Amino acid sequence: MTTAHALGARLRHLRKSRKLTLSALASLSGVAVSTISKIENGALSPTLDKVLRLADGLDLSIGQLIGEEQIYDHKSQPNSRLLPARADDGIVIDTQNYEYRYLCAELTNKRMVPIHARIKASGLQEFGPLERHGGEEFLIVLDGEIEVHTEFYAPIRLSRGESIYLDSTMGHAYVSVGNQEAEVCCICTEPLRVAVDGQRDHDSI
Amino acid sequence: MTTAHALGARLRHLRKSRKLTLSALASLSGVAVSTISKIENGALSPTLDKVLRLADGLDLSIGQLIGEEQIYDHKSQPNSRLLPARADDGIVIDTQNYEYRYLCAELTNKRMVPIHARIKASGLQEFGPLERHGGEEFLIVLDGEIEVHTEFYAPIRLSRGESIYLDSTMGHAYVSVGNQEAEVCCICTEPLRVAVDGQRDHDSI
DNA sequence: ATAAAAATTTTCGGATACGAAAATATTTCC
DNA sequence: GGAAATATTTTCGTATCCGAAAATTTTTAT
Repeated sequence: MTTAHALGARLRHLRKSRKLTLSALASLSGVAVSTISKIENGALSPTLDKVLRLADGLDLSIGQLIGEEQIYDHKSQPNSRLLPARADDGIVIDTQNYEYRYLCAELTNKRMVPIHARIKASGLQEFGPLERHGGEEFLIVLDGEIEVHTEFYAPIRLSRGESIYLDSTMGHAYVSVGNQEAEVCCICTEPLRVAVDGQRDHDSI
Repeated sequence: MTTAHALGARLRHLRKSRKLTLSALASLSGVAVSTISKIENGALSPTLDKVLRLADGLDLSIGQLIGEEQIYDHKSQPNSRLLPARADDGIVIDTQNYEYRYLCAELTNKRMVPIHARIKASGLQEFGPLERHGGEEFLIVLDGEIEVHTEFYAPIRLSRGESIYLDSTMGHAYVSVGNQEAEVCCICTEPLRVAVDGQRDHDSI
């Protein structure tokens, strides 16, 4: 089993963070006050029916209520329906290996995180240890030529127009070939971990 | 409520599609045969505890068992950990408006669908009705200049290196500007709707 | 077609979830 | 601080979930 069910504590937290009383949640969900109280105190293991009603009342999916599934802000739709990224839009982040530019950053709640990057490092020793993070990523070379180093595969060379898809939890590094800096566009699926009330969670990335 | 719980039917389908007998699932999940039988026949509304055990036995999240959440093949990890797309890899699909090339198509279970496209249409009337589908998409112009037409916004021009992020459920069309064909890379988050047993569903895209 | 085996449903007693109302605890307001 | 109001927990009777074993249905094998 995934979690050693702390459903009680979880439910109480979700209810309180919304400033709901037991009776308020009771009328929202159609579950009796006494029953909710017992569930929160772990005094009983509820039927699916009640859990679904509670999830519904809290406007969550059952996975979110149980804690198996991330809770995103809303119905996970982008905040606006569209946003173009112009030539030099976006915040530039400069690191040892890359010069990042997050594209369409003003658009929140995206399911993908597009990034424009210039690849500075040109050797693996210059790069340092491989990077790894959650999700998956797709990268396409816009200019120059790069070499993709990963934890489990031999290095792969990609030139302009070529692309690669990889599991980001595997260690990976992009370095440019030759002394010309390469330009790439990388799209990540990143678990954003935004809490219910809009504030970031403690253990967020 | 989302679904008018057909959990019974759903559970039976999931069990049968895995060629499990009641007792097989019983030993996988730790729920009694008789209980599973009753749940499948809608003769009782199970406790959360039992539902979680069944989900666990079937190797699904509760949302997936209940039917609130899409079921992907496995733990939604790409089938291989990495796949590069070379210059002319991939199946080409030719339509009125675009010439598609699905990138890294051999890699299944991806959370993103990267596509290379040449934009043929150069006017909205030539394009026809706007397209719409599930999810979101990010597009970057690799060559040429395009115009993005959407249901709710004024047309937007993008030239080489510029990009756009949009909600794919909104009607949209990409047309090239001038008579030069434009080249773009588009990444979609597409609900792939792959059924449990690996076969595509009827209503898949 | 018939018997044996396997799978599913039903039965039934014990365990437990559920809700209304009572009892207790906490907060609010003077 | 104390009374009233509000919120939570406990009590207790009823309804229902649950599992072992029995009864039934379906499948397999000859």
